[in-house]
Amino acid sequence: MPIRLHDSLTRQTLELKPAQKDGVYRFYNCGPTVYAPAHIGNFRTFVINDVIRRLLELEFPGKVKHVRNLTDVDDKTIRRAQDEQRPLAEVTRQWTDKFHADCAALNCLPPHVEPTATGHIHEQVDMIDVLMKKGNAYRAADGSVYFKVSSFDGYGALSRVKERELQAGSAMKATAADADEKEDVSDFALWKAHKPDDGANAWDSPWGRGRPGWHIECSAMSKKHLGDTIDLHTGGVDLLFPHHENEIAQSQCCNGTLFSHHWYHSEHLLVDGKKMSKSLGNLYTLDELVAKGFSPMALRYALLMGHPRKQLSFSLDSMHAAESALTTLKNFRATLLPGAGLGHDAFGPVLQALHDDLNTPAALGALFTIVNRYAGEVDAASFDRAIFALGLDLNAAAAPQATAPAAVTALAEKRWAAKQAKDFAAADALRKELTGAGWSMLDRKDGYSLEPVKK
RNA sequence: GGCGCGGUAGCCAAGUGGUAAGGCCGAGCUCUGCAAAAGCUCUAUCGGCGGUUCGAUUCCGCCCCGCGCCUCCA
Repeated sequence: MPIRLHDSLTRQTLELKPAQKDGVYRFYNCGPTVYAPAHIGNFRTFVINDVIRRLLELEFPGKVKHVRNLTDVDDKTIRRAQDEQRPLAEVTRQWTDKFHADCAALNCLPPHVEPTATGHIHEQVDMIDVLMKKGNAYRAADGSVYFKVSSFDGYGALSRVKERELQAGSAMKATAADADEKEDVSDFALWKAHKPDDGANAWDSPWGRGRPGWHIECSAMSKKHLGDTIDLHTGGVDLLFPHHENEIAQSQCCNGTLFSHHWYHSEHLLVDGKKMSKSLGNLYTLDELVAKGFSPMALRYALLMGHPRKQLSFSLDSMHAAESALTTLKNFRATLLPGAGLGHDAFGPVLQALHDDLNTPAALGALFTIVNRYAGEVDAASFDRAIFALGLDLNAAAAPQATAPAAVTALAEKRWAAKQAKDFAAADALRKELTGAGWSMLDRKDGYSLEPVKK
């Protein structure tokens, strides 16, 4: 069953298939900047890309090459390192580790290659060198190298911002730090000359000490690990311009060939109706949600509740909804027998929805429709395949078990004894006391468990 | 100002030219000493006004409201 996905460049829904003869599907996904914990908006993009990865794995087994970079040198990482008076590599290592831990908790498959910008300085310099020689770049007075946007006819095709109006309302442009150095405000840095604020974070180049600009890293790493032309390039919508537009310009001018066959951008996660930002104070991290008692898997589910190409409203209600939905799925899974089944792929509609432009909410809808209809009668394999594609780990679904304080445990013991003695009045009174203390007592035939009262 | 997206039940959210998936919450019921779990049932006419059409939530126009991007933010 073909996977169809919207393409940002042509605005059409195109089938995903490897373009090259070796049959390998080349997939590049713009990764995080490692200077702080990624927030859940970042993870929306990474979870969505993980579903793409999973669909590709199912469709082209063993023939998928997924590359996702780590931006480990830029203004933010350097500033963080300088502020903390630590080596850049140490700071980025710390946040890389944290990113990996969060991704694992969200059940995201690791990319096959995870290149870093600092690990590819040479490749970036080489590309810039070619661009200089071809006349697509120039060295400014300050020692920085800029890409000459006017040298690339195709500029603006992706973002459809053909000619930037440089006259009216360009107050922002004038404030750009390097505005005076560039020949044109649209030009962007390929190599940034070293500045005192950068500290020790600089590399040698034919144009003097400095560091690579942001965009060139993806062009260079994509070229090195996937070749001049890739099948799919993805990221959040905010990367559409200028990041991806600039990547296209660099790569195509350098390599002389098409950069990517397919572009895909996922939309923003909204909190309180707005894009998450520090200034608005509406930013969540995975750790913060876990601290509130939610499971990472509930976040993954919540992030899949909306169509990837539409803004999604997130709230703690979403987390509650996701947690409950996961519990239902987990209980349902327990009722399935390996041998049972209707002799067909009952959960096929789930995959169908995902193959139809990654319609995750429709997929979840189909999942529950089938769960409700076929309770217990379907083949576990069909269910598991759908769950795999969505990347839900039902075993990890339960929130971490909280440990009840000794006083609560003692109350629970008393109540259990009262119940065994059929002193129901006492048992009910003790249950109330436990509830007052913030704990729910769940009875089973052979015992009980305690969990925090759900809010 | 330029480019783009969206307004569907209390909340989240699919979808289709022929009278609206699903999840959560809520209500009622069954079961169970109680609670939980499980099961059953119930809850919308799709921002507003026009137009096209036999028929529009779905197509077109206008209006209102909201959101995103516009040089380094997923």
